[in-house]
Amino acid sequence: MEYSITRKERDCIVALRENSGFPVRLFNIAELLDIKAPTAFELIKRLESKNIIKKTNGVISLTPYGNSIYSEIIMAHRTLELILTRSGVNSDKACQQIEKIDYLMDDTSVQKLFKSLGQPQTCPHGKPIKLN
Amino acid sequence: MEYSITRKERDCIVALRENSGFPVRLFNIAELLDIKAPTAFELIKRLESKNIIKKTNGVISLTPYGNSIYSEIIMAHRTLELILTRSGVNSDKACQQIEKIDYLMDDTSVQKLFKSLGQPQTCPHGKPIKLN
DNA sequence: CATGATATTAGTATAATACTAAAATATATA
DNA sequence: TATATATTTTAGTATTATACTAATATCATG
Repeated sequence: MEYSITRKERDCIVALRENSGFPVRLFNIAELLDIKAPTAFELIKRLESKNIIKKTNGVISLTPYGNSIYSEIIMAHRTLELILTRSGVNSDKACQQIEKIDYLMDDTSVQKLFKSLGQPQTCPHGKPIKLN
Repeated sequence: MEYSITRKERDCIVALRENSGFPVRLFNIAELLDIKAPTAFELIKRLESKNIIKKTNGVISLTPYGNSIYSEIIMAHRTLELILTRSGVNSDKACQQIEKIDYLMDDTSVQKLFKSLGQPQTCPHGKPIKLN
C-alpha cells in the first residue's frame, strides 16, 4: 500500500476508526487527541489532502484508502503486541511501546511475521488481528 | 537508560561507532550521513548538548552515555532483525525496516524479547548481539 | 605566511507540531 | 426570526528537526 504518515496522523486515523460509534467532528478529534481545535484543524486538513479522511457536513470519516491504512496499522500493532506479550512484556506496556512504531512498519514484513506466529486469530486483548 | 533521540541523531551515533577505526571529524559525519557540513554542524551541536558525543580537537566521539545509547540501539536492532529474518524477511529488507524503529524501542521490552529468543549470540550477519 | 582543508556563522526554507485570540459560520432555542 | 451557543476557520506566532547556500573564520602544513 505504501503510505507515509506521522505519529499524530496515525493517532487521528486510529481514533477515528475506534470511535466510529458516533459522528466524529473536529472538536471530538481535538478532545480525543488532547489538542486544541486549530491544531486539529491543521491535522485534518493534512489528512484530507492526503486522501485519508473526508468531511461530510462536518462529520469526519476515513476514506477507503484511510481504512486500508488503518488495517495495516492495526495488523502491525497486534502482531507486534503479540510478540512482546508472548515474551513477557505487560500488555499495557507493550501497547504503549508498539504505538510508537506500528505505523512505520512495512506491511510485507508484518505479513511474514504474522504467518510465522501461526496466524493467530486474536491479539492479547481478544480483538481480531485480521481486519477487512 | 531512558533516552529520546531523533532518526538523524540515531544515524549519527551509529555511524560514529561503526567508523571508530579512524578519527571521525565533522566532515566525515557529513559524508557518512550524506548531509552538508552546516547540517552536520547543527546535528553535532545538538548531540553535544545532550551529552551524547564530545569533540576533542575536532575529533568526535561518543561519551559513555552515548556509548550506552548505542548499545541499546544495536541490541534492539539485532534482536528485531533476528525476529524478522526468522520469519522469512530478507536480511537487507529487515535491516532497512528495523533502523526506522530500533531507536524507539524500550530497553526493558527488548531485553525480554532477547531472552525469549534464547539469548542468541549473533544476529543474522554474524555480529554479536550483546555489547558491553 | 600563504594555501588548502575544515569548521562555523548567517541567513533561509520546509514540515510537523502546537498555541492564543479573533472572526466566521452553523445550530438551537427562546 | 433573532439571539445565544456551539463549532469551525483564519491569522498570527512559536518550537524542533531537518536541510540548504554563501560567506567567513580557523587551523595546519609546506
